[in-house]
Amino acid sequence: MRYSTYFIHTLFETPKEAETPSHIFLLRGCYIYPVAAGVYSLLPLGHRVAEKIKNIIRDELNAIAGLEITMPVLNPAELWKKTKRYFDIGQELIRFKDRKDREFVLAMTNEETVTDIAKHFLRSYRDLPVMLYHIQTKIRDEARPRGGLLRIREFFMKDAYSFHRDFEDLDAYYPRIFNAYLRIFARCGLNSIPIEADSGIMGGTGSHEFMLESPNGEDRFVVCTHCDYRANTEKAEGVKSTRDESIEAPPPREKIATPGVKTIADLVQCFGAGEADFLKTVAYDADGELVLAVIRGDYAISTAKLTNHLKAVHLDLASEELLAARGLHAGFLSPVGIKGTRMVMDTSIGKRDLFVAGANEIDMHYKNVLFGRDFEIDEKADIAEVREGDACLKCQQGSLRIGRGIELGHTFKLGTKYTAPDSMDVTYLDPAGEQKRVIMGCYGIGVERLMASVIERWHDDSGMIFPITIAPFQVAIVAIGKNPAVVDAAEKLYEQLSSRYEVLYDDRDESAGVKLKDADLLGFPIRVVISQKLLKENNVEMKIRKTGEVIICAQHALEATVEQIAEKLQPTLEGLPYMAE
RNA sequence: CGGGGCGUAGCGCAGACUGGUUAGCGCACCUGCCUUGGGAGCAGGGGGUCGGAGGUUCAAAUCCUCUCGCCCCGACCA
Repeated sequence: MRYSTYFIHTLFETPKEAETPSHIFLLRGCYIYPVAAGVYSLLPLGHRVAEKIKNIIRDELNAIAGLEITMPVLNPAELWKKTKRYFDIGQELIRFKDRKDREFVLAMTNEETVTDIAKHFLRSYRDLPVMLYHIQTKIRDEARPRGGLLRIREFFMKDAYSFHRDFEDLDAYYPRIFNAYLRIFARCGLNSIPIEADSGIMGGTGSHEFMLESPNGEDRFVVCTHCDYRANTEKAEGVKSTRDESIEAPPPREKIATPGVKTIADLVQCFGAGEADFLKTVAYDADGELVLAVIRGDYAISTAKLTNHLKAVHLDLASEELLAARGLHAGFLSPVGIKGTRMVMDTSIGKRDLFVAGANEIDMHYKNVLFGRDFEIDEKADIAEVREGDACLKCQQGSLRIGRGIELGHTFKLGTKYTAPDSMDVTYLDPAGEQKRVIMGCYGIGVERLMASVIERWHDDSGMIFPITIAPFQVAIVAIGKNPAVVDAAEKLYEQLSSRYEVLYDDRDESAGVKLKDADLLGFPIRVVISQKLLKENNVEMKIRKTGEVIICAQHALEATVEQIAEKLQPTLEGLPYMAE
């Protein structure tokens, strides 16, 4: 491809809306163009990268018997009502009516349509297992798009769905998709970290997120310093030390006036004690029901864990009205004396810990509150946010470090969420002629986010550094000067290399500086330079973008050298944290 | 949805506080000359409803009200 006839308009200055490296360079390099908040066009360079990523995904999924299909974005609302997602999902799901007043939604994933296909066609155990996937536009009205391509409202997602005879078969299949994911990210040049993810009802090893550790990521996960425990903070659990003070004769509960003292920080100041000496009670509105969550003062409540524990669809802080209806007051809440209200207690509270707690009366607290004596709660669960430095629950030896990362992909053992009788009701006949329920898994990867993540990982001050597997062009040729001999030689090299590689030949009448800077910005893995000086010795120069290494070689040896370098730049698939198949 | 910031040429900015010629600068773009190893030089040129609406005024990019858009932090995120 000749630069002069291609579509590249690089920017010297950074558009002010861009802050993260991938966003800055994608805009400056003319890979993308914004259309609206969180909506982008992919320009020729960006399009090429996206297509290459898609092809890697296809390659790996086809290798594990995945079958590519295409399902529509436009879905009848009826289908989404069957699975109840129509009601469970908030405003991210775009709903509208067609000209005949029929309700539609814009699919944000395709569980409904794919399960409908499964229900229609899969009848016998002989039809299972099967994995169907597609790479299709997804539309989500995100509350806050951010970071350029990192979180957008319309994007390509590869979503795959597998159907199985039973859980054993799903368990047997799962490592194949897990390992394919590791290979996909590795082939894109990324070292992904699989972490245990919040899997709602499934539990166990039912769900993994594949993270790229990055300061610009919006997810948090824990990593054990000692063992291989890695988990999303929404699920991660650390060891909690209950104090269990050995009090022979616990002092009696005592009421104390605490005017205006509402938060744990206020209490710490007022009582001159540590955060762990207080009982924190937070009131939630769980699908309309008032729930009190009780935790030790030095922990924060994880709304994700609490939501899962309660199996709630929507969880919000309780409104003043909801509290007032029970005669309760935020800031002075406690489980002491509460009856007829659902309460959940975190495992951080020990049987023998003395606490300061609210008195459920404005401006009043209790001292010396003891679980089992001053209040009772049957429902005990881990609802605490894990903390940096907490001991690892799995190995009991390491401590937990909290990392920030970008979620590249998600694998999920769905089970019967969509095939259940109260959902889409999908069954098959087993060899004995018995009707059995189909078991499902689903697996997703966001294409644009993956592209942006690669740049987050691979860039320097000058620009992007694409892995050779997904670079829009593997080789850039820069001719310096207009000397006919140089131009002639460059044309020849271009022709020669084009037969085996994707080459961008910078044939513009631009100064050397401009061309070299552009080649750096755009991130081509191998740069070939031809100039008068080099030509005199019958040489050409090659520079490896990733390492900065410069190689001068004889013109006739160019092709062989490029091949050598290209080979060296291939990512390795050895040593990934594969799951045993 | 809460908090903060910004809207003037394709991009980056000045002008606004203190209203007043024809709204300016750099980059990019077009023409010509010249130049070619790290974002050259000279000369000429095109491009603006100052985000939008309403108001104040003899006069509004500038002051007031409303509104729309974009970015960042947080909440939220099948």
